[in-house]
Amino acid sequence: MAPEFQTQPGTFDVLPPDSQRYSALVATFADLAGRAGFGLVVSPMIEDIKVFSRGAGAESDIVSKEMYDFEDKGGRHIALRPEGTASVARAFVQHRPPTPFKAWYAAPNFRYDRPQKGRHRQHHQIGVEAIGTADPAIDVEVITLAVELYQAVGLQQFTVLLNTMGDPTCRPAYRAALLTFLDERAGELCDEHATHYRANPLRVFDCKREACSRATEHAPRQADHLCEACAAHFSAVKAGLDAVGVAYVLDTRLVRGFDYYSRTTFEFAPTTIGGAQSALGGGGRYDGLVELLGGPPTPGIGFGLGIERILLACDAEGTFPVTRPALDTFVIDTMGGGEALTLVAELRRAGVRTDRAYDNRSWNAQLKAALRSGARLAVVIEERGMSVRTLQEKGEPEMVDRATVVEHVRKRLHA
RNA sequence: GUGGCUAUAGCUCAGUUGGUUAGAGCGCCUGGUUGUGGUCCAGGAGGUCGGGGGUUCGAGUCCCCUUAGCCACCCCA
Repeated sequence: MAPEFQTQPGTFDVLPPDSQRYSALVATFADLAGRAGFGLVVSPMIEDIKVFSRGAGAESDIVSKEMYDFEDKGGRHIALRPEGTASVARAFVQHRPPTPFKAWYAAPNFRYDRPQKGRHRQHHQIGVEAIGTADPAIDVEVITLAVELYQAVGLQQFTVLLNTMGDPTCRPAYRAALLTFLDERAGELCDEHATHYRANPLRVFDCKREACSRATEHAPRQADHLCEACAAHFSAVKAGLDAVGVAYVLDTRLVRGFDYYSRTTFEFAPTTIGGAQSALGGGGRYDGLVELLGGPPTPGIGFGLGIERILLACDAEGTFPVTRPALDTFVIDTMGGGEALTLVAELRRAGVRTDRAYDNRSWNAQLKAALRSGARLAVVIEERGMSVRTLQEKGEPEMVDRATVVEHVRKRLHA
């Protein structure tokens, strides 16, 4: 009974009509990003695994346990893309386009993780990367773009969380201060972090266990230990967001999962109650990544937004419903279907959205299909001739000539 | 990687302390309808009850294993 072949764990099919929301969401994002000067980048789903491991950091969960990787027939160590930024940064290094390089993408990402609500092994992200400028104005622009996308699909209940992670000038000193603080309180951390916090002390801020939250409540924060340049940058970003009217909440505990982040970091959190895996998207500045991947020192910033997460949030808010693209006409042919074959082609060439029934089915069956299709008009081919009639409400059939039926239909549709 | 719950028709689900030939609604197909409006009526197709093993005279039902799904932890989008 269960089919022999089914989707792999953590993967899924999206069928009509639900798939309409996917295409509509991407189209909306393409429009907004294009309006802001971002161009589409299409990059491979596979890369040398080091493209991802070098930037994200060996300590990150994604690299240490969630990568889909394999050796190809040429002996190359390949990984399926777990996140979008590294691929675009690699493309930047490879092609060296003029800066600022403003790119958007919509692509699948793969992470070998245990599936649950809002988390799949193949999920889809839309995102942007802006590489080649450290101007805080681009930080503002990028964050604003994400907010505009959410608003465009009708989301209201979300918060922009904002933080800064400093840069190589000020982070070492801060890191040392944090370690000193944690050393004194190691016993108060949760079991996992009590022994592992030294590897990446910032991760304790990410821990949601009560013990870690309490122990780090008064821990030193990066935002209070910024060098002059980072402080100025952060101030400019905040002022810019204020100026364009984007509301945000400072969250000094906000730490992002990849090592390559620096300075501005942000996350979009829904305020509707939902599953635990609900972050709508996140991103930040990664001023060292391009250099790590072999390019010149180049600043960059971007975000990734989870398509599935956005749609879940839309469900929670009752917005962005599935819409069926309405058909204009439905052709019913009870004379064998030969006439329908050519008429359908003519109507479609004339720009009329047209469907039909197949298999020479009964009048009733074809009429039912026509009604279900949502088409406005039916074109009926039967022994007594050809007629056009309304489908949405009752109306008298109007006899038409085969030669003029297309023109007739177009007039009716535009009336 | 860890834990909890679940698995019966395409979908949503019933199925009694283990007992005859497996049930409903929806959907689908045909007919009523050489016909005309989503209604209604009648009929039909569709199941090795996720898979394997065990207990039993007898298992959809009880036990074990396995696979998958959902939810949660960890972490992330």
